[in-house]
Amino acid sequence: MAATLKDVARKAGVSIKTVSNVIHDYPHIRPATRERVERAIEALGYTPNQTARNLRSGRTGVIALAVPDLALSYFAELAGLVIAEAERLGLSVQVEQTGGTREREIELLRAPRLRMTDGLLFSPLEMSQDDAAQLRVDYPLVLLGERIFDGPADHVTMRNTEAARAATEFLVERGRRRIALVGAHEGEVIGSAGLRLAGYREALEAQGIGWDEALVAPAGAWHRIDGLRATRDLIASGVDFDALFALNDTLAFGALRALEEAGRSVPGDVAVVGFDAVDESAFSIPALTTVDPGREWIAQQAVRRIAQRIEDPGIDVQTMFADYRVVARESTP
Amino acid sequence: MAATLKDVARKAGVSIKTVSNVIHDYPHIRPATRERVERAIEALGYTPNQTARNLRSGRTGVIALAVPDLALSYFAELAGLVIAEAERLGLSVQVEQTGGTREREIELLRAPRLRMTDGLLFSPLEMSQDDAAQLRVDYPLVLLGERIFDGPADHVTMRNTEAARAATEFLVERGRRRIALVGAHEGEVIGSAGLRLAGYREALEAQGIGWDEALVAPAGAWHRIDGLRATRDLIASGVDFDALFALNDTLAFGALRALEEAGRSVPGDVAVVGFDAVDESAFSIPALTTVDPGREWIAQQAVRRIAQRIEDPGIDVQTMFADYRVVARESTP
DNA sequence: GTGAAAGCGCTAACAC
DNA sequence: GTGTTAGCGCTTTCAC
Repeated sequence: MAATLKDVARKAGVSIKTVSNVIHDYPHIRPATRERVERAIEALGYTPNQTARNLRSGRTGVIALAVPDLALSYFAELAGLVIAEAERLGLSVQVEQTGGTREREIELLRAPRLRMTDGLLFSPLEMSQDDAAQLRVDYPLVLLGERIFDGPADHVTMRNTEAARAATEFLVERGRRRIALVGAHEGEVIGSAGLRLAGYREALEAQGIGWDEALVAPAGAWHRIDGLRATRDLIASGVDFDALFALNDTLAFGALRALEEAGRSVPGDVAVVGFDAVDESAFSIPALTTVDPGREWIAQQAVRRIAQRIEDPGIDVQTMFADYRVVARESTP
Repeated sequence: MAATLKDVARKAGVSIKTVSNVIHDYPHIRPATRERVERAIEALGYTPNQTARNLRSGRTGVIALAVPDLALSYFAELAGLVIAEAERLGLSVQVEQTGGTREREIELLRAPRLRMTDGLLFSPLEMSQDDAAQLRVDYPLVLLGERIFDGPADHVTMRNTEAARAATEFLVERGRRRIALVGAHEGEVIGSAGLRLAGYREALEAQGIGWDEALVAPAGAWHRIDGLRATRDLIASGVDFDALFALNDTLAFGALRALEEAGRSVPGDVAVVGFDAVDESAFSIPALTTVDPGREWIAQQAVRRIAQRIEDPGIDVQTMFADYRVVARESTP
């Protein structure tokens, strides 16, 4: 089996404390002793047992990241950024998938598999404001996304409503008046869908454009297939529209597809705007105008915040908002 | 701080062994004792310290997965499948990104951050056959991908050359003769690029079609932007081609983009085939004909294999090949 | 400068 | 049925 401190001590003819001192670069060691110990470490191929250190220190150096599904580009890209930032801070990341169901999300918060981590970055998709109390956990927790506000935990999010308003105004400024929306969740008030829908309405009202229920296409999930179906339905309904705001990029890719099928040109007949600025949005045909939600900043702040809270659990709970930006590309005139 | 076994024992007025027995459902406990203990557990909100268990058992229940970058759809989708399968087996997954550089890949194999995991699923992108000796590590290791064969570790991979040959033949059968290839790595013999290029050549030779160096476009990395550039260069070179085989889907998306820019219709002027069958390939415009490499099977086998090896490190080293399948969609006639 | 020993929280062999 | 105790490998206080 693997060599232990004791093995090294025996081989070097010293006590384990001396070996430990060498490993931790304790300054006052006789050079000869140090060398003897180092030779023994080398000879035995000794590496410290991390688990034993964890038990001593009460830390593991691992944080958990819970996202709905890595097959969703937004979360895959977020996870990549989180892992990169965590590595900079000397942390590893255990990734969990909730599948985006409320039950699994709530279950995960108490799952034994988290007991080994120092904290959790949690991005729920289905839990709602009513479930906020579930976030009262006894470990460091940082919330991501826009399902729950004013909860008992740190929160890193973005200004969804303002950003959606900006995206809608971007279309209005380019002369569009009949702006369809794809991806609504009926009855949702907060959550990405609810907040972004509110921004869309605000923009239309501020511009004196009527709000037409027939232009709002619901889509339960936000996969490509959902954007495709919702847009097909919209076209089939016969409603007239000259622009389309998809509540995320993935929906927008499906929508582009449906418009192509129907022979509507983009941006000529229909201007399209997405939301998220996933990598792919720069390479769709046409390249997608979208809202960059500051994903990189979000990942960095979330990791830094949880590191701080691990260090000092007593710090005040905080909500942080990322800056957004409309990225103009070919899908709008 | 968190309650321990000892706290529970004191509260219930029993020894820690009795508490331990209750927790482990040891059958011979007096019902009254059991209930007293359970009440104490409840009252103190006791949960076992997982780190202490790890130290005792020598296991953590965590495996590491190392991929180049989660921003690459193929690896994000693979990671998602690995995590799902691991969960079924009661394992958690710590995800590491190597950035696809040889140095980081080799470094990772000895990184202290792995010392806390029970084993590693490793998908290198740059290490080569010459580095095979680096894979001789003292922990369970399962290799993924096609950079290194006959190494000292288990290996789950696919029949790249055969699959690329099938993809090329698929184009030939549909009447194409001037088949460009995008994504070659010069001088590479094994590795995804080398093996797939070999399949392309085999197919052309078997069909009695000449091999034209001018049709082979290199691309160092395999991002969309690389496919875009390589295809632009190909078009600019003036070489004539009626089909394009991209060595992965991401390159193919870039290629579709370049063809669109150049006014070449797909599949009319140019038929396009990709490789990987990432989710997005079903929703590009046009939908991409591609090779499904059996990613789901690969993820399952890899996780099961490492679980077996953790259980019994003595089992023989094994290489497993996934089945592939050409998925016909709109980018080919 | 170096060593002895306690203890992190748990499991399990062994006693009673 | 239940209790005692010896570790798992490490860090750290306190002697010497």
